[in-house]
Amino acid sequence: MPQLPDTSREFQDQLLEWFAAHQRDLPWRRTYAPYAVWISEIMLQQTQMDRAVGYFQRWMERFPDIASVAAASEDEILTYWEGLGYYSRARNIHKAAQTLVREHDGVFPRTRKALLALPGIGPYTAGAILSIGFGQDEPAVDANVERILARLTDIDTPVKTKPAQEAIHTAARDLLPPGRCREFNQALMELGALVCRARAPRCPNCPVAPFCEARRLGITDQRPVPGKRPVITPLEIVTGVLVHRGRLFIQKRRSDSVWANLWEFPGGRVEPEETPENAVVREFWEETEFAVKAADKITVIRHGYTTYKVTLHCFFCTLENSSNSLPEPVLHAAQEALWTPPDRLHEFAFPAAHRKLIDTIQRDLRLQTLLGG
DNA sequence: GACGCGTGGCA
DNA sequence: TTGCCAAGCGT
Repeated sequence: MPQLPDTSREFQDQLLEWFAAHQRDLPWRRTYAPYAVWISEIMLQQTQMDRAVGYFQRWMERFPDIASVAAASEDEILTYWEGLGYYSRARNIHKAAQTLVREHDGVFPRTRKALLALPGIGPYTAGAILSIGFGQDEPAVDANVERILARLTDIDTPVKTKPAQEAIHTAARDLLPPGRCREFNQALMELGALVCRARAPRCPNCPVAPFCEARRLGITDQRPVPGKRPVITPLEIVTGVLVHRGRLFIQKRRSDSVWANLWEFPGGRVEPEETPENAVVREFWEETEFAVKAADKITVIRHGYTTYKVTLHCFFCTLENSSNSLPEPVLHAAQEALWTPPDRLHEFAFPAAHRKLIDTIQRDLRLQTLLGG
């Protein structure tokens, strides 16, 4: 292992000088208020920076402080998260805000232990709030920092294994410049995003290249050593937009499933030997006890989530037995349901594929026909 | 420690 | 089109 601590002062100065010159102008780098740091850090988990910026700005306009989050409904919180994915992040922000109001006078605690007790705040986010928000001398090790340190010190075991993690966390703590950790931790992550990238690293532009062991050995592209990749499973799914008396039927997903507490159109898997049309009729009956017929195919949407790649067949549906009223479902797959006018669909948070479907049908003349007839 | 949890960009 | 990713956390 190279002796990083011996040269750490020079390393810190080079990195901090680079950060001062090259850091991006981001909305959460204005005041470093702990609340803004928190929201930005949660949004940035597993999310590309460019995507998070717009969400952050809309969020801050509607929820300027912890109290406004705590007072809002979870449904509204989720609409501000719609499209970002990993929705437990939003649900945990809501829960944590309520805990902060109830137990911490509505402000963030300043200790790692107290932060880790809040839902959605793990080791990385706690370190980020302490260092970036409060200016404390705490490490904040994310995938960028892991990658940089795996290259700098040539870690030859998969980064997620215990020995690699121990080496990384030791190095991260040893490198911290007292009093300058707010800038230093951000500088490491910024370096990972702009220079020491996972693919196509820009070593000639790197301010700390002289310290890099993987660079010296010419094996930068072999570090970090990746872990195993999960198998991606193809899925055939159907969903049905049931239209009756000018309204659309939507249901709220259960809280223990993927897309927990988001709204959706009913649907499910196409079984072997089953047509998509038959599947949507069967799924409607199983989930709502509505007898429907598949009226018209709207579109096919392809999208991925976690370890699945989905082909989603989308249909307009109508009730088999016409009724003058809006019938009540018997729910078997959802916690709640309602009939909404199409112009109020924006008030509910949908998974991305269903939001794409909504965008399609709102530009679809057949919907106007169904609503008019 | 492994897995579940979303989404869109990019080569 | 496909196969990686991108500032993790909870269980």
